[in-house]
Amino acid sequence: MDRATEIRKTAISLFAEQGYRGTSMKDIASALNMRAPSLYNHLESKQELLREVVMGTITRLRADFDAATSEASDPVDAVRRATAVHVLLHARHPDETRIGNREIPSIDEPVRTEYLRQRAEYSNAWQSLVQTGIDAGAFSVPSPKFAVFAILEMGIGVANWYRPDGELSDVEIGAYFGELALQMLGRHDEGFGGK
Amino acid sequence: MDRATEIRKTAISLFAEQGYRGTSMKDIASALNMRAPSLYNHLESKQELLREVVMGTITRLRADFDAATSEASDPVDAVRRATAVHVLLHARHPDETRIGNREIPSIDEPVRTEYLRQRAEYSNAWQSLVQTGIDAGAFSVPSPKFAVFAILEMGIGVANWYRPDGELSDVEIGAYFGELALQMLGRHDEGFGGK
DNA sequence: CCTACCGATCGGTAGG
DNA sequence: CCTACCGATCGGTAGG
Repeated sequence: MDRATEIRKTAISLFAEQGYRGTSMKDIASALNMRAPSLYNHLESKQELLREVVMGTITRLRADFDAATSEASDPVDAVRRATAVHVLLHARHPDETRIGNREIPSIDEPVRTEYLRQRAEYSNAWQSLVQTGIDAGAFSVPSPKFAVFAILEMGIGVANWYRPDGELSDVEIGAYFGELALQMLGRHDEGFGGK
Repeated sequence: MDRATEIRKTAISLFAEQGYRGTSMKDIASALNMRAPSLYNHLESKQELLREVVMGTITRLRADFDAATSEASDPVDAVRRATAVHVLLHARHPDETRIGNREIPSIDEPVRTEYLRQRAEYSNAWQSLVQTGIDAGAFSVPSPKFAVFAILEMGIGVANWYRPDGELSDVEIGAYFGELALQMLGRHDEGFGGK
């Protein structure tokens, strides 16, 4: 692993643990037995490190969603797969996703606005997916908008409590939460979008 | 409203918007047309403001839980009520709850450890409540521990999207999420804890 | 409630 | 990759 990558890994770990503003360039350098000014041979600014983390994570989340839903055979399957990849990203990259959720005020403009726009697009894609399922008669839910918020937030929360040595693996939690999501959407019996 | 209260309200609003470390004492003072040193006539330190917010919020959350569950007639009713008060606190105090969830790294020791201990106790009380329901035959759930995490996190998330002018009121969302929680726990039909 | 001020720390640059 | 250093900002104190 080259130095630039080591620096980024260390920064992500420290930002997640101490917060972006609670982590100094000296902290990052010390963890690598370097001096702070030497870091600048590998990066432009501290803010660049944050930007790479948050934009990389939202890009990955949206790509995973698109891949998962395009493989699906029907809305029920699509929700199951989308929930699973949403949960998996948060279980496997808890530091990155926590930074993306907690450090919004630390992102400088214009990146912050762009980041929030991408998050809104992700949320909108979920709303559309569920609406498609409702139109197809696959779901029955009093408030689809709030049900989607609930599904997304419960998946985001996985980053706060998932432990690799816990009783369920990340894949099992993804599958389990997929079923919970379908319950919350009032999935009709067979799950083939027909009824 | 006296000055000390105004300062605390302003601080909560700014901490939620800009982060604790992204908010200077000068920012708080400027919002009140004061100079930063004058704030110290009404408080001991910036950290005191953070401590009051996070400890006050977790204390309130635990008290609401205790009140809600002690009024309940059976485990199903208890979960419904506990979910409602959990959601209500997050909908009505989004700034305070967001600070409590995002600013953990900014809380100085020994308060941070005490705060995390109280959060763990709240989570444990929820686990016990659900276990009581399982023992009484009221719920059927493959992984009660993860179902409780999911319920709590979906309620915490309400602070991130609830708007008072939205299509459902806070009380309606509390009731709705209470039903979602019972679905997630596999509530048996009549909900009287018997079967 | 103010002005004047302090020591500490910060992100980042110069120059080698 | 280092030392030396810069201007800016921070939380907080002194003294009135």
